[in-house]
Amino acid sequence: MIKIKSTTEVTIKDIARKANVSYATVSRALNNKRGVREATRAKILELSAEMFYTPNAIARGLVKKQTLTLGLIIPDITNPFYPEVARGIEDGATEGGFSIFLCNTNWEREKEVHYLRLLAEKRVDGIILAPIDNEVEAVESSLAGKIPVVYVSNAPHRTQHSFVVIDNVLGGFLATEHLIQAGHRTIGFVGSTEDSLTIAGRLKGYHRALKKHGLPVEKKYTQLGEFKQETGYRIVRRMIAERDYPRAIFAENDLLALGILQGVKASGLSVPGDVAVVGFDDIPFAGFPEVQLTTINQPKYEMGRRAVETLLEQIGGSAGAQSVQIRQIYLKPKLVVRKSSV
Amino acid sequence: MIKIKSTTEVTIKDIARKANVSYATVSRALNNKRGVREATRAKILELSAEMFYTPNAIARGLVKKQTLTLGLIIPDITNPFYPEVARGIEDGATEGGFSIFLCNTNWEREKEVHYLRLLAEKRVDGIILAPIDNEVEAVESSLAGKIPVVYVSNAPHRTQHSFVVIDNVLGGFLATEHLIQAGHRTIGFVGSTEDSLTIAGRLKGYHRALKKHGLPVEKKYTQLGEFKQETGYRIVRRMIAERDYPRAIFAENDLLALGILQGVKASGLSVPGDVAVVGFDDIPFAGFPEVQLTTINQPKYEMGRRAVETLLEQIGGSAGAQSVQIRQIYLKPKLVVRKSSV
DNA sequence: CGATAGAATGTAAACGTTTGCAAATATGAC
DNA sequence: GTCATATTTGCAAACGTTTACATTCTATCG
Repeated sequence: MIKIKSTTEVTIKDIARKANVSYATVSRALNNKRGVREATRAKILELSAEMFYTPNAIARGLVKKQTLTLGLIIPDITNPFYPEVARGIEDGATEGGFSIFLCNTNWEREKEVHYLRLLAEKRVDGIILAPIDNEVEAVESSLAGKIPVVYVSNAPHRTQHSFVVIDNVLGGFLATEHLIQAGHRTIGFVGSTEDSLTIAGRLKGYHRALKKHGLPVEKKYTQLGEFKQETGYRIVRRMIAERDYPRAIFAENDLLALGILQGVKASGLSVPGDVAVVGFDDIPFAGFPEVQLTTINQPKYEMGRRAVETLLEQIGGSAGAQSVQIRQIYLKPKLVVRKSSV
Repeated sequence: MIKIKSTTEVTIKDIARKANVSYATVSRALNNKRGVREATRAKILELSAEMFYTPNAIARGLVKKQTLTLGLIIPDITNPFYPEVARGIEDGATEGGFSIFLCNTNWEREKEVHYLRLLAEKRVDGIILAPIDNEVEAVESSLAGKIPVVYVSNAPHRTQHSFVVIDNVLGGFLATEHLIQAGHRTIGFVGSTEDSLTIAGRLKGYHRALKKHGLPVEKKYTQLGEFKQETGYRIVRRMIAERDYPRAIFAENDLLALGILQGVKASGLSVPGDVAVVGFDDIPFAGFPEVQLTTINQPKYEMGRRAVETLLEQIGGSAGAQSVQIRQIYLKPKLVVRKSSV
């Protein structure tokens, strides 16, 4: 009686049988290990093509304790900031032979924690994390040093892990100084919320520039709201309506800046004639002919790439004996001058 | 002499040892299988928490031949069309307990094929594919019916697989009829290239609307170029310069439409006064106050969700005995009227 | 021709689970 | 207390690889 396997996948053993060798030899041949006769190797390769053999990465992962897989946790791929970062990460990962799991936390803490656990179960070799805020004790404890992590875009204060972020202080400084050099003496700051991960640095840069050029910090010209376009619109309209507004505004991010542009125009004033505006991030639409927003560019793609590179280095390092090198990288922001400021 | 495992992960066996049961029992307890005494289960759960046990999904995948993982292959997450689709897919997958691998082909054929093989090796349970064009013999053969696939956004002609796409003919029809009803008699079409996956349907809808309302199809008003903004700009500027241009234009997609908007304005004419414009896709910036492009909305998020749902159904089905149900879904496009057309 | 080094191949254990089947134990009816 | 039955547990194989070690082959040298 002949035994028929129903819909089983073709394995290394099947090849071995046809080739009249042990399956260890097949494994060696397929992985280009030395110590297998050229004739044997050729035959095995031929057979494996012929039989449509597809290596089983799961089985391999089990014994090698390496999955060649990374996790990417971001708040929301739909937010125009992240696709480029993700792209840089994917490109870098692919070059290094890694695949990536995409996880959207939707800015929810539980999801962040959930995904960390999930990725740990899937035995990813490393994680790139764009955290939703500073509260990471749950996060950091949840991975408990078992698996390498690199923060990207934002990093919690005094973390022990590597990260790749933008130099927010410098960015804020550049934006503000640009407005000063354009001749403005009253410069406002419009931000999202106090616990935003980016506000502190950008505000600090703003203050620093004012101080350097001997301008006063006017409390009334620093206004916060939420992280959305509407906030910018609302704040600037109110200021203008109250007839006490700065002639230039540095916004914490491009979305707020866009709201400001609209608010100024809706109030019957012009940009940059009556109010100059500078944003932060340089998300894609900032450069559109209809928008032309002066802003601080974040090298998003590069940020992603550097993050994977750092992570892969970490992974490679943790395999060897030498201790892992922590890297905390601040990328340089660049001022991009468009029509909204000059 | 005591044997010390160095940095081995804690496994089901370790728990079994501490709990004084066989590891089969631990497995059953952790998976909430019936047939384990409540006291035993409680003890095991407690121990596993205490020891920071993390189930190994790789090992599980090997025996269950199920990874709870899907592959998502798209051209470029950086293209504003895809993030929403991807988000819909991720949300749906997560709800179903699946994770997704993100793969960007960068519009390159070899990468598409490469990723298909890779995903097969990783033993994903299914694949969602936004193909770069119609040439899919390589693709379809490469997976050879081994693993369920659902096309999203675009599907090759006469494929045997399931897909979720937009009804391009209807979309083209709606766009064109809208312009006709706004009173226009000369309506042009600006498209990308002939082998674009979407052009045929949209052009057909355009023709259909013209015919229905008794308008002639003027060859000279149908112009093609490439899939980028500049094309729209260039084409419309030339037409206007030659003093022979339609009073309304339906563009194959929003990027072209945006170029057209700019071209019209750069020529000293106004939108929609001199030339009305309708796009297709409704990518995020189309709705911005500065743009206000009338366009045909594709339900991108829903498209993603329907695609995963279809895929998961397929996966579930292929496990059971009943034959798999192929679904070929055309989503309804919606006209979104903004300032560029009325 | 025999010894020997090196290359090629084979053997078997290991990776961490799940699961069919057998064994043991508990439960209940009489 | 005995038996029958149901529940709980254990045993061992299986999933498809990689790899340390043992064995066999081949070629080279004296």
